[in-house]
Amino acid sequence: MPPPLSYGEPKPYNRCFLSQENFLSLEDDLLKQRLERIREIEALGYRAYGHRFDFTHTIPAILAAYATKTAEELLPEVRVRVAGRMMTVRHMGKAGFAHLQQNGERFQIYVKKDAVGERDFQLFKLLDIGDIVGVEGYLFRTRTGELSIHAERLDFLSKTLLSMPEKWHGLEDVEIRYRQRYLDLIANPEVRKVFVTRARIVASLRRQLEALDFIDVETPMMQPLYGGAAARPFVTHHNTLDIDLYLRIAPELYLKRLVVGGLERVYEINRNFRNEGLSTHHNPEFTMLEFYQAYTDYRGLMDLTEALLKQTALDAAGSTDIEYCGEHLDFSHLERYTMSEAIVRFWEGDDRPTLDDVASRDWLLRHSGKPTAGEALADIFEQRVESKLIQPSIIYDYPVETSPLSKTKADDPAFVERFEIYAAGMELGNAYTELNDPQEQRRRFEMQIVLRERGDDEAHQMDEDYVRALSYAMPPTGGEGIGIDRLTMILTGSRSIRDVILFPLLRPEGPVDLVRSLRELDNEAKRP
RNA sequence: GGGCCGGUAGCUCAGGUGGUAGAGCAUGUGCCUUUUAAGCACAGGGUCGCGGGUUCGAAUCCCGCCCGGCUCACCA
Repeated sequence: MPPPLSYGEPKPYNRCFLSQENFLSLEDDLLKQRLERIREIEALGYRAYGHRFDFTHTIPAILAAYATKTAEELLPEVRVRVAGRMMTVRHMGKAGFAHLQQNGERFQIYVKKDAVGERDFQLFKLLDIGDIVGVEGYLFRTRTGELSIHAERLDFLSKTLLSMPEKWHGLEDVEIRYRQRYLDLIANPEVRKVFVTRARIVASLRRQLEALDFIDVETPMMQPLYGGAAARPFVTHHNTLDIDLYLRIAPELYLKRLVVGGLERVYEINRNFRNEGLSTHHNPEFTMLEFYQAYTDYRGLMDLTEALLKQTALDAAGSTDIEYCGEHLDFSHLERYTMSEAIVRFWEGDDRPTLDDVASRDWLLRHSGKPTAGEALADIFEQRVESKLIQPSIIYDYPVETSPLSKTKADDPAFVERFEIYAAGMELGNAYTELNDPQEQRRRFEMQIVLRERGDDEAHQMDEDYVRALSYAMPPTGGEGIGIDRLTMILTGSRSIRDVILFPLLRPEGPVDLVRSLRELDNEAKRP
């Protein structure tokens, strides 16, 4: 094999002079065959890359309408025109069968030379698995009973140059599945279902929120200051303004400005970006639903959350009983525990604390390395409880230290009116009664700045305009964020967040040799 | 970033305890007018992830690196 070529370099060899067929790699060989096949298809009078095709049915529509019909019920003949990607083919001399796939479903066609004529039959013999074709004919049942199209005409619509994944096992290499999602979608019908369900989840949430008079808004993804969450941001740069901008880690502070402005119920479903590690539960860009409702508090949001999740489960999965990794999750209601109660209840081991223990500063500091009682409480919760919250649950009343944007409880300023939603051991969402006192908000930001100066680069920056906005009076408001990716994981039974994101972030894969091969074969074809 | 596992034909995988590789599908050529993982015959296709080392000889052993998965840390 010659070394790989970079683009501008002169070729150190010329394949024409080598005149060795087997010098070509398999892939080049295949490409060459397919490119030659395009010429043969064109010689028969078809276009290799067709234009419009007017179909009478999609494949799923035919199946929906006729899958249960008997041979007798298909008389008089039902004529159809359909298009699809050829996924299997069985040639038998002067006839053959193939399956076309469209929108995730397959339908068999029967192509008989006597029925389609010489030219279309020549075309049929030239088809490769993966080609996109159109077919016209009538419905019938084969000897083995499969509903099929008895073809009377074939059209050629688009040529595949590369071979499809293996027909029996499909595409299993997860790296190829994520990098070349188009192939994954062709080869693995269940993958398509996951993303259809994801779309249903988003549609369900939008429909429910719209019904409650929430307004769909879009706020900046590129922000001069980042806030609304504790996370490290991505940084980018605007050339004309010559300023650095941050990809948002949350839309929160903008959405609350809108509540100040009188958009009393707003929601946004969009991407957040956090410059952190990747895992089965974390992708650097992820989709959040955030919504804000004036004149409610976290108790009101708990009820709303319960209703939202229940209906979303019904719309997306058809049931509130969701099986996830061997567990039955019941989305018909949400268990509610304070953080302190959850620690007592889900503690594993002999030294189970009492509620008094969990309220004791000494006990808390003995069980965590964190400097304050509140941080210790949150730390202990995360370490010992979070992963055990399998059933959909609400954990409420968070320590003030970890919640710079939440309103404190009237009867206990050490805690804030905040809750998080958990299911399958994962955090699904976060909500609180919004802090709307600008003086208090200013103090909280200043506390964050102290943390930042101590080296915590996830601490909030001072957002002066946000304090200014609150100074115009924000109504009492409840706000909530729900992670769409994680919710989708649960409602589709996906173990990894990468399975619910069409193009999850991966390291770049390096050079793809296909372009070079195509160029060389093109040059070769043009040579006299 | 740490630990563990993996990378062999286009795809799905076997093999290997050192002697330059196999199967099925896919591909090519024949035969076959109701098959369906169609069948039969023949054929082509591999830098065994990359680089280095040990060795007469490395796909196999050693080291480094790249890519991926799981997991821990961090986070939502």
